[in-house]
Amino acid sequence: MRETESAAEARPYHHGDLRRALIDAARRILETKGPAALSLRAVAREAGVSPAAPYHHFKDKGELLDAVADEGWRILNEAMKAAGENAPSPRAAMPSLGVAYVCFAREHPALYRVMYKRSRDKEALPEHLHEGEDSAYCRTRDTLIAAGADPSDPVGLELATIAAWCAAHGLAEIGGFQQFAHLKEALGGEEAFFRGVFEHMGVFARGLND
Amino acid sequence: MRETESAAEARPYHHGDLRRALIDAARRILETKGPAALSLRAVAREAGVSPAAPYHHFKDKGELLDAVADEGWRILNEAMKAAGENAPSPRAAMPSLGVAYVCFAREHPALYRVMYKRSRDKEALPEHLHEGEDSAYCRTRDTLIAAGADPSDPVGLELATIAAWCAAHGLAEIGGFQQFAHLKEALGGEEAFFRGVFEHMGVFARGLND
DNA sequence: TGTACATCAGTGAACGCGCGTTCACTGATGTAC
DNA sequence: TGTACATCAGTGAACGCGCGTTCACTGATGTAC
Repeated sequence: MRETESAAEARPYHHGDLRRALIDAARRILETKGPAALSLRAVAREAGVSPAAPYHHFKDKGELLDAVADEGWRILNEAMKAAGENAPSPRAAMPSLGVAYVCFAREHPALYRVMYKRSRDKEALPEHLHEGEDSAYCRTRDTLIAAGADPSDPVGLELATIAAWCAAHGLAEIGGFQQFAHLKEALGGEEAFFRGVFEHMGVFARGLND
Repeated sequence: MRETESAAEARPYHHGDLRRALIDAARRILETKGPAALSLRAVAREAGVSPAAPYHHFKDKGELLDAVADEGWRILNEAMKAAGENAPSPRAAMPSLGVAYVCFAREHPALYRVMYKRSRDKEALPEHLHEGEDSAYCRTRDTLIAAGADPSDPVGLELATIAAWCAAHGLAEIGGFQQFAHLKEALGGEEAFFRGVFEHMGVFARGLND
């Protein structure tokens, strides 16, 4: 077990980069045991360090969780950026962004839960997610414009961006329910299912069939 | 404090309906202190009963949480039913359903979190929510048809129903973020904001502006 | 280049806490005769 | 109608647990002279 973080050689008294190691340990715990197991003590244990050590790098447990969540948001941001750039056309970019979002959440369910829990507890999204040119929010909005949304209607644009975010978050949390397993099979995989849901978002809002 | 559940007169040794009282106590704790405070001991305390008493009515803490969550789903179901029946037209029913859903979640945020947490932990929605004529899921689907969705495309119909559910859940969890406060003000209230988001769901999916 | 010393980043034991659950118990209720 | 007794629904003390955090400490590092 201890070999995981530093291949067998005896760790020196000073760690080198314990802050980094703690965040990694936290993510490892999330992947293997889920959010309920993510205690400060467990993180210290996983990093092979005493329970008091983390306090030299984080004010308290909350600050560690924030660091973990923040890393999650950055990874998600990267994934969405790549999805947008690789999309074959501006119109295809929107669903691709959504699918990238949902796939991230489904691949890292525990991390995703921590990210959202921290945000909800603060009742605010991380600022770097919502502001700045390179933020996921702005990228979503710009993609909407590139796909044909009216850039002269700022409120409508913002509502549509939020709508997209809601759809992605909703699907991220709901998409794993057993009740939908048959649909994934029928459509040939999770990703196709996600894409299908996104493509039908318009149906219920307008009460129209395509 | 103790007066809350039975106005001052000394409670008899046998409670009468402790099961009911425990669920009510749990909901009171959720409303006032949030999900983090919802321990079995706290519920017993709030109901004015010893920590062991709940075990005569629930196998363990999980079973109590399930009962609380179940009550939440039933209330939500009623709210959506009422919203559907009161809608002025079939086309207006869909957004009304969505708004009713989101308003419920925003009025009972802690209860809503417990409901979803239990579902996610089981990776399944409650059956009575998804099956049966009077279930919220079926009502949503039927409302879609009434609003003009093609009833001869069962997969598309199901995808659209799921899309609606995702949108509602997403907005329920995201709608409270501070970042959107200015929009609520601009649109004249939370409900108008919710409606606006729902109405723009189609925009991002199709990459079109209305 | 060598040494005194301040600073930094760890240790490990301990704190108090609230939790879920179990246990032997007891008071109240209801039923059989 | 009265009584013995089984059953039910509570009590309250105790269990072991893991948690977040603090504390006095110590080993390692780096800097001033």
